[in-house]
Amino acid sequence: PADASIEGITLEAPKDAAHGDLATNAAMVLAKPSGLPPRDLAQRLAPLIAVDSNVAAAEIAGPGFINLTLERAFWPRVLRMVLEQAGEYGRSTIGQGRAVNVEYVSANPTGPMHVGHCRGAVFGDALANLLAFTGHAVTREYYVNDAGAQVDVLARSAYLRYREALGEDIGEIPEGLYPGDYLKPVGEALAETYRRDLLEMPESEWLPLVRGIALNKMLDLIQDDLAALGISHDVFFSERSLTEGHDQIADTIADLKAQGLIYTGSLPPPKGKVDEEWEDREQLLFRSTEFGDDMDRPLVKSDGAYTYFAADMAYHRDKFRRGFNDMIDVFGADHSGHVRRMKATVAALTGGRATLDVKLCQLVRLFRGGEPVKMSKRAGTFVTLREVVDEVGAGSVRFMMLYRKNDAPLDFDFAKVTEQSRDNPVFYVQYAHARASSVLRNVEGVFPDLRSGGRNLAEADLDRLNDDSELALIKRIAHFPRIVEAAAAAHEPHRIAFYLYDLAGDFHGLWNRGKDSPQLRFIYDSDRELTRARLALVVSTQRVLALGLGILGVDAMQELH
RNA sequence: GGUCCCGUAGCUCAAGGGAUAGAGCAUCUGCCUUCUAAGCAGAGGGUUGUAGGUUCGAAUCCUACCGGGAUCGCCA
Repeated sequence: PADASIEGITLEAPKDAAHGDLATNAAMVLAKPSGLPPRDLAQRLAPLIAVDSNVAAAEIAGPGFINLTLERAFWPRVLRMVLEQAGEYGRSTIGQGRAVNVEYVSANPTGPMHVGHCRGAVFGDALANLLAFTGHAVTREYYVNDAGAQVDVLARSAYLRYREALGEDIGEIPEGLYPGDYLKPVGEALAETYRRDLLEMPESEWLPLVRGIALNKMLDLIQDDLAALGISHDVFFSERSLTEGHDQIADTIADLKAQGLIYTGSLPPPKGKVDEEWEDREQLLFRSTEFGDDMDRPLVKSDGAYTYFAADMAYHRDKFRRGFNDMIDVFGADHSGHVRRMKATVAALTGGRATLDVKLCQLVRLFRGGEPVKMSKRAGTFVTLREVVDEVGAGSVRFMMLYRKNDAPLDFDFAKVTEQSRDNPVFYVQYAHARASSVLRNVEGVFPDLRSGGRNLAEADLDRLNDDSELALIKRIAHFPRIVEAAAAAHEPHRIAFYLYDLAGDFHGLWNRGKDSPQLRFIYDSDRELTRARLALVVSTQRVLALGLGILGVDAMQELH
């Protein structure tokens, strides 16, 4: 019927290759509106689809699927495209240049990054890469929590190190201050800049000075750690800047008040948990329950200062005012309670014109040869991000952090990620890329003129790639653009990692077939043209591996050692 | 007690509402011993936590339970 909706109709590659190259559910979806049984409708649709010159067969199967088999001649064109588009293959314009703000890491600037920050950092960065690759105008942002009590603690800790640097014996670091050695250089820098001047001042005077310097030093430290992972942000947004000069938090509250979403009241104590300290108190509240939150949220603390949440509201309002209609926050799982209220905030402050997706990264558990690595902040035995990167390399860390859905917990084993076997996906994928490079190196001894690769390979007689394993590999390569778009749309970079593992598997499989059947080897010394066609396949595979690894931020190696 | 996340093969995990739920490891059976080092081919293994519901069709969406984790005004 002319007015039937096409919503829900898909055309996609079936999981099972026996169901053809593409399949559509159109007949099943349209059965009801057309008043025909699905298979009958399929009978009428299939011949219409088969008219397309790329379609070799349109068959009806199962409950009413129409399975399409493409002409064999279609597949070589995929390789030609990969070779001609080079680094552009798989790039998409679905983002249409929309400005997307990805906020990730945002670790408190009170010390070096520890391993717990690692997953969110890598996830956010890869997601940003993925969105950039699909035509979004991405801004990578770090929210610097430089306004809370923890940065005053940082300043006091640094002040102690300053006194130490001036020769004083400070003894044990008192409970409640940061004990780490990383503050010693800050103390020394303070001593160099201020000599003994700070000793003469009351805390109210030295604290802002020390805080500013300590904060900058800590941010330097964090940026170094991130750089070791290949991460750099475009914007470091200061929480403190929200109230310096002009009070944006007050503006935000005023906005919401105008909508009747702010009131003064008291919250019920948590149920099921006895809290002796609880006292009933009137406070300024945001009516987040209007948006599905289970409790309204306080904006002002008992000492009169804004809550962290109030600042975060103003921060998201600021993002929207900077032109971001799409925002993504990457949080650790311990911030899950924050999600509802932030979504409520964005909905209220933007009148529903902006989207906020919050990606929660679950915990990473560290292992060494199957044994859990014990960590304790108090004992100072927690593992820093830098230690992990130094031990196994940035590429391995990144790949492993992405070889899992963000909302599932992840086990990271130091021994496993350096193992050279199929069981280690990082190695398996990188080895495929290195193997492709080795083919190109080796061809030089047989057909020196084929070494150059690239464009002239696109002119090879690609129809000669007609072994099933070769075709399977070409089809996998053909899927790449769709995988990229789906991963971007779902904000799920792990799909790229899994795809690369499958692609590497196909490539290794084809390679191994050359063991039993020498005529299937990439370099076939009695047939130059066949070798040329196969090099086109090898180079295409290598390109797609490199593109995918590029999105994940993992180096593609020419050889492994 | 409330809220959020998770529950899929012995283990670790995949799977845009699609067809017979897939990989790796482990197990079992063959093969390979340098031809392209970091092996190969094949097999077995499942009531997708339980019970309902929505749908032509559910691991996927909804409801209620069970189990594990996170979190619960003034920390960030």
